[in-house]
Amino acid sequence: MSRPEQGSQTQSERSRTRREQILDAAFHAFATRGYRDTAVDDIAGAAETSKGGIYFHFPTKEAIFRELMRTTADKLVGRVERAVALETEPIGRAEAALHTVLTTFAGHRTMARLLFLDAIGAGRVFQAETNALHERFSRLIQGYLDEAVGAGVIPPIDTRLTSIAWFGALDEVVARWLLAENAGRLEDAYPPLRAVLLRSVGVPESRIGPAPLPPTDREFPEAPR
Amino acid sequence: MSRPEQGSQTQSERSRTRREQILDAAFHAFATRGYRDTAVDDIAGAAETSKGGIYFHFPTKEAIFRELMRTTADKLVGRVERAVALETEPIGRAEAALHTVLTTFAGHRTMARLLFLDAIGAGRVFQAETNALHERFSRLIQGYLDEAVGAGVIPPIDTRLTSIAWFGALDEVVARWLLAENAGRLEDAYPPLRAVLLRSVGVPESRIGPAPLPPTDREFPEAPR
DNA sequence: CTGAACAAACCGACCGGTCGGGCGGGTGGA
DNA sequence: TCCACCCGCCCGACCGGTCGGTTTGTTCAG
Repeated sequence: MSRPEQGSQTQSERSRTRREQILDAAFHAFATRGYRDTAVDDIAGAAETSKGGIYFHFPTKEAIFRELMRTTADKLVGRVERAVALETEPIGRAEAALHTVLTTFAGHRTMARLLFLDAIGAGRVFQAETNALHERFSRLIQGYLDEAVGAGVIPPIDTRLTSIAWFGALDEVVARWLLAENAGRLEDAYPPLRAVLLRSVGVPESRIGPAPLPPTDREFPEAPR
Repeated sequence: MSRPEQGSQTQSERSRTRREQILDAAFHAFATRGYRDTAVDDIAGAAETSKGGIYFHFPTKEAIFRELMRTTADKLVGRVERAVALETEPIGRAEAALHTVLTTFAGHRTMARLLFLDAIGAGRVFQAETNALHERFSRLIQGYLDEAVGAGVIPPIDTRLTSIAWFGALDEVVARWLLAENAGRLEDAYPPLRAVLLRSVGVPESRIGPAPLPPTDREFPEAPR
């Protein structure tokens, strides 16, 4: 009898397992130390393999990073689109998208770090990759905004620039949360952020609802002066 | 007698000159290639001196970067505060601040790159420095928003989160402009961005004005699909 | 002649990627 | 059933290059 844990694996299974070990280790390493401050040897160590082993499965360090960015973004976009599909009315869709992103990140800080913060450390590699990511999300948002404009729920506006602004706002809120050591709960940022964004596109105050919360002040972490 | 260009300089004058040559060269290099992709030798070459010369004036590469970030941010904040001081009414102040940032960056792309984009390449160094920068601008904005709330021109809102969102939106718009190779004029982003931001804090539509522009569509560069 | 202001060679650490080799399990032939 | 061979998978030493920072020597103004 072979050991039940990983003994009963055909070679190709073992290979796939190993590949994902590497991906996991790289994901964590990139998310915590950034791309450039992560040596391939670090990943190898964390994945309990060796540099040679890594270079058997991946052609280059950059390839690992790219694959991670892609699949991670796919996961998030998938979540968002699934949540959005449950809503019918345009504004509700936007709300769902926003809420999904915030709650997902709240539960997966590392994912947030990789997607929204790994700017730090990657050189030109990151430039292109991140640009594509921002573009992708921006377009996603723009789609919902266009939909809302088309449905007449909000006035005609410059949806291109507005979607950029929305993404920027979201990105910054997440980034601040990531960088604040005494971070509160990211979900708490949803009500006020939702209000600000909806207002920004002319959603009537009645639709937004009453004072988002008793203005408790500082539902967001204080900054270190 | 002595060469007119730089011969008639006392030693300390020469030193200051050299120091600024280095700063200039570093500024340009950091802004174009990023922090980590800029070698000290590169700066030395551009400043027409040598590495030894640089390390006489600065203790470390990081120190150069820090000084540049600080002084550059100071310049921008100074401009903004001067422009804001000319306005009396809170909303006008916010408009002035926004407009100043956009026009300044429009004329000084390098400055924009250093402040808003040099994320790319700096490691932990940048982390702290950039965080401080974002915090600084965010606080600046929050001040104006609080002022507006106090004056009763806009409803009471979460000014902390709103200021973060505002800065994020601004940052993203500038970043996209910087990364777009076929970039249009950054100033063109002012009218729609102004409208979005003002609306987002509940400024009445009448104060914002009529359709920001004949919706010309794409006053912002199209993205490379 | 003395010390500020450099120049240039140098050092040591790091790091991405390569390469020759080893191991172990699947496979085919007897 | 058994054994020899092969190949996918992996290891780790090594290479070439880069780069921040240091050291040593030189120049020139005061």
